[in-house]
Amino acid sequence: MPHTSRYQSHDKHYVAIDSIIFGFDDDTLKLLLIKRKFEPCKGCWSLMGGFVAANESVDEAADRILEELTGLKDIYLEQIHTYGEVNRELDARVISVAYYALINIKDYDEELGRSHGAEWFSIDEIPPLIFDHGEMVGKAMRRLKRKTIIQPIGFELLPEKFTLSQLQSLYEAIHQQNFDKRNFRKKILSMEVLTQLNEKDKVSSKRGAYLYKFDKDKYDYLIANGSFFVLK
Amino acid sequence: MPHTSRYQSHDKHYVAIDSIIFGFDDDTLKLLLIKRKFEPCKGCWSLMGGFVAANESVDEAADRILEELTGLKDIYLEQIHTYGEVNRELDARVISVAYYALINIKDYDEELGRSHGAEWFSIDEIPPLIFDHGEMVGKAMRRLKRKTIIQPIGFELLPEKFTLSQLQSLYEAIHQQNFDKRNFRKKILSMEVLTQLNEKDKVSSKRGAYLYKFDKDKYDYLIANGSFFVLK
DNA sequence: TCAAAAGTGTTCAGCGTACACCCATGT
DNA sequence: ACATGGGTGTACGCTGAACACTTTTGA
Repeated sequence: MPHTSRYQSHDKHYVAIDSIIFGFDDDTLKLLLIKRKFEPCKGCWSLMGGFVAANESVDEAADRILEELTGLKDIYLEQIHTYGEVNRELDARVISVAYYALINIKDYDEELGRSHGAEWFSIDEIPPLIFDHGEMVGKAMRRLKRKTIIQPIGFELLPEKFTLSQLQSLYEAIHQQNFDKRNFRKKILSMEVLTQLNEKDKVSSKRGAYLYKFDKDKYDYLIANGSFFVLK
Repeated sequence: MPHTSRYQSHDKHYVAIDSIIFGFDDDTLKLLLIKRKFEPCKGCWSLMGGFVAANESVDEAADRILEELTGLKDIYLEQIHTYGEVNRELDARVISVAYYALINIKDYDEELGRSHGAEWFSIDEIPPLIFDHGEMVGKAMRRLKRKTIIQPIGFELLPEKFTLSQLQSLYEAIHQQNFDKRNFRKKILSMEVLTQLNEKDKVSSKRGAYLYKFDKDKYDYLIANGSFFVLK
C-alpha cells in the first residue's frame, strides 16, 4: 500500500484562528471585538476569526486575519492555545487556534474595523462572548500578565516614543493594580532597555516628561545572553 | 444562503497529536520515543502521535493516543503548542498539536510500548528526531522547567510515596543542575503540600528515609486561594 | 500663585544562597 | 568499625516594598 494512504483513513477538520487583540488608550487596556453579522448568533460579540487555508501555515493565517481586520502588518502575535472540543461551535466541528496580538491603537485602521463591525471595549467592560471566546480572553490576559513580568513585551501597545508615566499606566492597566512610581522607574530603568531621548512630551503635563524609546537591539542582546527581566 | 455554507467554502486539514512523554528513572529524566515502522522516514525516531478523529475533542485524542502507547489513563497531560507549517510533514499537510505527559515509569506497560517500537531515552541522549519533533521536545523541556518552578507538578513522575532525596533528584534532572540539600528541603517543606508518612524507605540507605506523599487537596486549596510556589 | 504631573533616595524585612557536621544502620 | 545516605541551622547579601517631598511650568 502506498504510504500516503495512511493519511486517507483519517478525518479532516476545519481549523480556525481566533485573535485576542489588545490595544491601549486613555490609560485603559482594550480589546477589539466584532459584532457578528451572520448566523449562528448574529449580533453576538465575538473575537475576530477566520479559517486556515490549505496554502498557508497557521501562523500566516493569524497574520492575514489580523491584517484583514486592522490593516496592520508585522504585529506582535503569539499563539496561546488550541481549543478542540467537538461542539465548541454550533454548526460545524471547528478546531480553533487562539492568538493574542498587541497593537498600537493609533495605527489601527478605524475605517476598516468599522466595516467589520469592530469596536474597542475596555478590558473590564467586556460583554458576554460567543462560544468559548470568553475563556480565550481569560487565558490571553493571564498570559499577557505573565509575559510582561518576565519580558518587556508590552511596548508594542505604546507609540514608538513614550514617557515613563505612560509605560507605568500601561503596566497598571495590564496588571490591574497600581505600582509605586519610584520603584517602577527604578526597576524599568535598571533593565537597561530604554533609551532616553532629548525630547519632552508636553501634552500631559506643563513641565514635560522625557520621552523614551525601547531599544530592541539591546533587548535582543540581553535575551541572547540569558538575561531575564522580572518586574514586580 | 443557509449559514452552514459559510463553512463549506473553507479547507479542511488533518489534525494530529504529538506527545512528549516524560518519565523518571535511575535519577534521570527520560523521554519515550518510537521507531517509525512506516514511511516516510521509516526507522527514524519520532514522538508518539496520532490523528484527531471527528468524534473526539483534541484533548480526548491526546488521552486516547497516550493510552494506546502506554496503557495509562488519567495521566497529567498538558497542551504545549500547535505546529502549523504547511510542509512540516512530508507527504501531507498535517497540523499538529503537541502535548507533554508526565508518567511514572513503573506503571508503564512495557509490553505494549515494545509492540509500538517504543524506547526510553535519557534526556541528554535524545537521537535526531523526525520533522519538527526536536523543536517540540525543546519547548516541552522549557515548559516543564518553568512549570516545576511555580507549581509542584513534577510529582506525577514519581511513585505515590517518595523520599525527599528522590524528589530532589527529580528536580535536579529536570533543571539539569544541582540544588543544595538543606535549601531544597526547606523550600519544598515550606510549601506545605507534602505529608510525611510513618514509613521509611530502606532501599537506598541503611538508615532509611521518611516517605512523603503529595497532598493534592492541600495543593488545590492553596492554588484556589491564590498562593503560588516558587522554587529556586 | 497655584495646580498638576515629573522626578528623585532611603530604610527595612524577607528570601535565596552558601556552607559543614552529626545520625542511624546494615554490612 | 566504617561506609553510606539521611537529616539539620545560621549568617549574609540582595531585592522587593513602603514611603514624601521638591521641581517645573502653563494657566
